[in-house]
Amino acid sequence: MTATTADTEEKILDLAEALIRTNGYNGFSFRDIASGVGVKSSSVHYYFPTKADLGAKVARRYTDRFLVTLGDPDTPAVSADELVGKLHAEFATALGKDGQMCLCGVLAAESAGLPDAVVEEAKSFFDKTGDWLKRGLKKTAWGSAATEEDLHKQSLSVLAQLEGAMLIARVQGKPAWFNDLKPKISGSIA
Amino acid sequence: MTATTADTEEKILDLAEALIRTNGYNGFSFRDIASGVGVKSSSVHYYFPTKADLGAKVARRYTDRFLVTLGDPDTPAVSADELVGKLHAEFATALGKDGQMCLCGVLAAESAGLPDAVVEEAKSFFDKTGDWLKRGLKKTAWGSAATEEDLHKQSLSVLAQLEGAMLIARVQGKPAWFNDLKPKISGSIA
DNA sequence: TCGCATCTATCTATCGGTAGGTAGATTGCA
DNA sequence: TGCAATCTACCTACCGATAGATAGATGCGA
Repeated sequence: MTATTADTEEKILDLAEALIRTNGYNGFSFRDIASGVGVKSSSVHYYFPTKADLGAKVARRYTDRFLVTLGDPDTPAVSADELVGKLHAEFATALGKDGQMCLCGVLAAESAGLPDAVVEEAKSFFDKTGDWLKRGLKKTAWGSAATEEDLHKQSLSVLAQLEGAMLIARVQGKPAWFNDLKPKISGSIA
Repeated sequence: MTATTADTEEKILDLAEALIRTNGYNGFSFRDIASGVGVKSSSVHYYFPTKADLGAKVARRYTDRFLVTLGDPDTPAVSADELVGKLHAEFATALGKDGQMCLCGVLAAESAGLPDAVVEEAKSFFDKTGDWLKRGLKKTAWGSAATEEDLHKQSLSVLAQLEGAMLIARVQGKPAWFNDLKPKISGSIA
């Protein structure tokens, strides 16, 4: 069981993700990563030539993993509440365990000053996650009667509420409040 | 009409606020402020000894101004929609004009890595703004029947939705979507 | 022995912050 | 009223630390 390349690269990604979710993209350095992983900062550059590279790859991996965990939105007999509940649960776990924000929520907050490649990945997270919810909602009793436009707006709106609630819950030191939050679809948005 | 002290100090606060709202607390430097205002960085330290000082004062001024603009929530005959609309409008203006986030939303996103004094001010923003909405809601038909606890949760929940929506609207480059968003109170949260 | 992974060593740029000085306005007192 | 003391609002010059990034040597397993 010797340490392989993949181990180091993954450790770097893991730590970078944790640091961004806690402190933001501008709140960590290559030296933080290096000392945390147990290598020199030049070794971090070996895997990720620039900070933008690292940031973009962290975001892409995060999004991919997030969608895999969410699963297929088209499975039959899923209610709107269940769909939203899945999203909520995924966020709640990270927030409760380590006080970690959604990675792409943090990136969005700093977005104007970030490298383009990183912003693109953050954008993509909201596109894809919004689309996941939209596809799921379409199969529900509520969604079958809604326009494409309404489904889109509803989905982003639910995402918005969850992102904002994480922000507030964390700065207020009240993760329990986020846990109790149950966004509902129908009637919540005009 | 000579330049007075207040001019420089206010210019510093103005620019610091704009930079934080765009790039985050870790996304600006004393030199950015200095060159933007037209003084040397040491002169910025003259007014604000440390970056934490500057950040905390920017946040406090932002909160105070925000609440003044919101006005008295206890004025008679204000509906829940009107109250939420006021909040929404205040955020929409800044987002539409310069793509600026809520200052304290940005700070909340970075909060784990910020100086205590800055985090305290950000926290205070959500306390005070949440309280403003709660006090207003209590006077409405909906609020008069609600428990104190429900009023509190509802208020924070509305704030959360607006904060999250700003994040998403900006990173997606769609301020218009935020403008169209109309959070409603009743039934939105379980 | 090839070459991947990691190191040492270092670079340039910038960070927040400090030391010490100064022109000019203001104040207090003889 | 005159003038010395003090204050305001900056400045130049610099500090140690740290940022992201690079070149080239080394170790070590296949």
